[in-house]
Amino acid sequence: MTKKLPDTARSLPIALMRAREGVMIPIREMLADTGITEQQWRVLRVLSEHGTLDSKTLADRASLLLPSLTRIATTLREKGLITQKRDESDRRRQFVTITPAGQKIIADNTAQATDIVAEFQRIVGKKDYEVLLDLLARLDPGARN
Amino acid sequence: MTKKLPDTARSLPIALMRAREGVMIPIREMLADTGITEQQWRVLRVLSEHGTLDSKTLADRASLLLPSLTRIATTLREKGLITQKRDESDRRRQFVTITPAGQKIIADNTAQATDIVAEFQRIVGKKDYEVLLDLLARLDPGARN
DNA sequence: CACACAATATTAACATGTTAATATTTGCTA
DNA sequence: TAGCAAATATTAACATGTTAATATTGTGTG
Repeated sequence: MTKKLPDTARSLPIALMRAREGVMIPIREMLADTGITEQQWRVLRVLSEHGTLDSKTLADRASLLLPSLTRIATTLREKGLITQKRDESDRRRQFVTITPAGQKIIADNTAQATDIVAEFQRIVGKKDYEVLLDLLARLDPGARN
Repeated sequence: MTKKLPDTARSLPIALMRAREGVMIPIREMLADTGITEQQWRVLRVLSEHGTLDSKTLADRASLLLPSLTRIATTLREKGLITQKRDESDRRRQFVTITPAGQKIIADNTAQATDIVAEFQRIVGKKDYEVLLDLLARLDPGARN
């Protein structure tokens, strides 16, 4: 009895990818004007939420692997949007801080980002939106109950 | 009245990404032994489902952009897993066909892939699994009702 | 038929994802 | 205390994502 794989149209990984694709379209549109990428935006957002963070925690909160963060941090530093500083009490670690210029990018786009979120809540329905977030959390090994 | 963005933990794009991440871990584990990537696997799966396809349709079904497919097709051709042929009636188009070696990779891994899918259905719950797929479809502009 | 325009595919350039290898610094322990 | 394992971060190598530019072929219209 050979079980078959679901049609790609009904495949969970593909459905997740396509949904994310759909969600990212308006967000990328918004970011195009700022000259920063989706990942750079995430790093700045996390920093504006939590203040100074060490690289590892920052990578975790922004859902980035450390090698990616290393490159992104270099770019953001060159753009003057973050600063980096070694932890003198544990010289393996590095602290990252957002600059005023970085804060400004977040501030200038928060309203539009909020609108985009609201629009997706409307599309899915406010209640189902929460259901969706809960179901998604069940698939996240880092959040699994 | 300044509305705030949701915490990254409650952000839809990030939740989608982390969920996908969680789902892909066992799949990548499976693919590691075959020596092909997640995207290459998707291309082979679509081809084994639909037979010969032109590049554009194939890219669409595998949720890949054409530039990515171009590179992936080159790799798969070099590995002997697909063949390519120009459409003689419309020389702009190209047909892609899976080879027996390609079919074998799908066949050899279908059972394990099916098990992985079943495990996620179990984690989410069979009923909620369907709910999840429907909610995700609402976010996919290519499937939006 | 000439020409503008659309469709298909590739190439280019840059950023990121992913895994493995390599420092560097700490911490623990024999 | 010497030495080995763990933690943090970077580098390397390859594959893919993303957008723009280019090449080629097909289609329609004046």
